[in-house]
Amino acid sequence: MTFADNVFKVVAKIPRGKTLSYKKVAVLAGRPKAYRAVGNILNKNHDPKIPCHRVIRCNGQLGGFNRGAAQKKKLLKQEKTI
DNA sequence: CGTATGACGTGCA
DNA sequence: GTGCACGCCATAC
Repeated sequence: MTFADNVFKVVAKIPRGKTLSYKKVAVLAGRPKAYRAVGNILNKNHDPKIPCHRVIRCNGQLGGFNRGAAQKKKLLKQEKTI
């Protein structure tokens, strides 16, 4: 179980309509100061099973997954309407 | 093994 | 509220 695995696990556990900040994910993953690595890992592991679009900045703004997940914003809205 | 990078966060001006 | 700089961690090369 590596930090990356923990991150994926935590992100995958994010319920629909809910969003977590990179820091929060890092905390849940067990490395409160590794929010940097969280984004790095997710970026290199753009796994479709990982709702990275649910991981946002602590500012409430979307992260850099805009690479092709900009459409996910609509997904978030849809999930919000659960 | 060491260096560089990155989808961040916080502090200060 | 905005902009700049620093610090932190894990991964990739």
